[in-house]
Amino acid sequence: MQEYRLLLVDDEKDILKLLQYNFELEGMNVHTAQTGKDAIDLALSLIPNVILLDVMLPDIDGIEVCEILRKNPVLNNTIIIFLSARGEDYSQVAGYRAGADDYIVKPIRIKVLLHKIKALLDRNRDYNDFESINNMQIDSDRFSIMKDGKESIIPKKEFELLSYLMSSPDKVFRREEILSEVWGDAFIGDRTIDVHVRKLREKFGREIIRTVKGVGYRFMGN
Amino acid sequence: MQEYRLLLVDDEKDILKLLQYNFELEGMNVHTAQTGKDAIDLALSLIPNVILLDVMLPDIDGIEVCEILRKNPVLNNTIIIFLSARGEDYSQVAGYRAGADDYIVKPIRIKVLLHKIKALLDRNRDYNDFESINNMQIDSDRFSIMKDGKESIIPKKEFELLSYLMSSPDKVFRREEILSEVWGDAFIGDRTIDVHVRKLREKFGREIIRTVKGVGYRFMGN
DNA sequence: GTTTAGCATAACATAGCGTTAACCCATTCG
DNA sequence: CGAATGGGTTAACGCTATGTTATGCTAAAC
Repeated sequence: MQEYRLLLVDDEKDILKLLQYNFELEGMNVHTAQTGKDAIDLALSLIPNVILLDVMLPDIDGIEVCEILRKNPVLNNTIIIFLSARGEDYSQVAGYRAGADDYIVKPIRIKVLLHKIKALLDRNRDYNDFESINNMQIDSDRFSIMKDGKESIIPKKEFELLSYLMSSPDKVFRREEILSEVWGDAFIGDRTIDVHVRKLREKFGREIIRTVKGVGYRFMGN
Repeated sequence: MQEYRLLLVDDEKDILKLLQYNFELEGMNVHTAQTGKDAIDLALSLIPNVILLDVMLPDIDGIEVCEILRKNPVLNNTIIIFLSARGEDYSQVAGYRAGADDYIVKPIRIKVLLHKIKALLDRNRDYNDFESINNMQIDSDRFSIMKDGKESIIPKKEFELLSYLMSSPDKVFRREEILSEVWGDAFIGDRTIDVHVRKLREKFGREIIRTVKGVGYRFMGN
C-alpha cells in the first residue's frame, strides 16, 4: 500500500485519528478533512488514490461532494468509498448514483476496510495496465504519459483531455461532450480544444488523435 | 442494462428464481448454475459481464471457483460479486484475495445490488451497439464502417446517408425520404444525393447500394 | 430512337479545423 | 518585490476536406 495517497473525510476527530493511525501503519500517505468544502479543495490539489467520505458532513452533504468530485476527470482513477452510520437502502443507492465505488456502514472494521481498498486498488492497477493502448500508457499519479518507454510530463489540461479521449479509444467524442467533461461548464471557445489537440499531436504524433470533421475527435486505439 | 449477460450461481433454487426475475426485469440476459462445476463451465462458454457467486456451494467452494475463473484471461472484463450468508471478516477477506470485485452479505437488497452492478459496469469497458449486415458493421460511436475486418472512417454526411440506408436493408428509400431524413429541411438538389451515393460505392463497392430508377436507393442486405 | 433519370467528373463554396502569436493569469524565482 | 516562467485561452487568419452544384455523358425504359 506504499505510495498511495488517501483522503479521509469525517467531521468526528476521533474517527479521523483512528483511521489515520491505521492507514499510516500500512504506509499510506494520509490527509484529512472535516468539511465538504475542505474535502473538495484537498481532493483537487492532492488527487488522492482513495477517498473515504462520510455521508454526514457539517456543510455539504457527502453525496453531493462525491457528485462534484466525480465530474472532474482528474479524479477519474480515484476510488471513492462512502462511510455512513445509516444502514438504510436509501443512502446506499444514492451513493452509487453519485459515483461511489463502495459503501461501508459504521462501525468500521479496519481489516475489512483495508482489504476492500486493496482489492479496489489492485483492480485499478490491472485496469491501467490493460489500458496501455497503442504503446501509450497513462499514469494519472504522475500526470505523465509513457510512450514507447519514454515518459512525458504534460500540463494538466492536456492531460485531462488526453485521459478523456483515451478513456474510450476509437470512440469519437463530440466537441460538446469534450467541453462539458473536460472543461465543465466554463464558457470556452471552440479553438481552445483545437489548440490542446494540436499540442498533444505535437508531443505524441499526428496520428494519435484523429479529427472527424463536423463531429469531434477520436483517440486511435491502433 | 440491456445486452448484459449475467450468471447467477447459488444452490438454493428460490434465491435463483428471485434474482433471475428481478434482473430480467432490467432487461439482462440471465443464466443460472447451482454447482461450482456448472458455474465454471457456463462462465467459460458464456463469458458473462457479471457473475454473482454464492460462497457456499455443494461441490466446489465459491472462493475456489472465483480463483479458477480469475486465472482465465477470457474473463478479465467480467465482474465477480460474492454472495454470502456469513458476514464474518474471514470470508470477505478471502473473497477479495480470490479476485472478487465486490462482496454482498445476505439478505440481499435487490435495489442496492442493482446499483452496485451498474456502478461497476459503468466503470468497466464500453460495450458496442452495432448492427452487422452483409459483412458490414456500422459503428456510430466511431463514425466508422467495418467491412471485411477493415475499418473506414468516412465523412459525416456519407456516414449519415449510409446509416440511414442501412437502417432498413433492402428497403428502397425514396429520394424525398432521404432528403428529409438525412438533410432535414435544407434546400438541396437531387444531384447531391447521387454524388454521395457515388462516393459510398467508390469506397465499399458498386454493389452495396442499388439504384431503383425513378424511385430511390436500396442498401443490399444480401 | 427518343426520352429521361442517373452517373461521373470537375468546379465551386464554405464550415470547420489548424496554426500562429499574443495575451492573461498564476506561480515561481532571483 | 518585480521579473520570469509556464500554462490556459483567445483572436486572427489561412487552409482544406467536405458538401454542393454544374455540366456533359451514359444507360435504361418505352
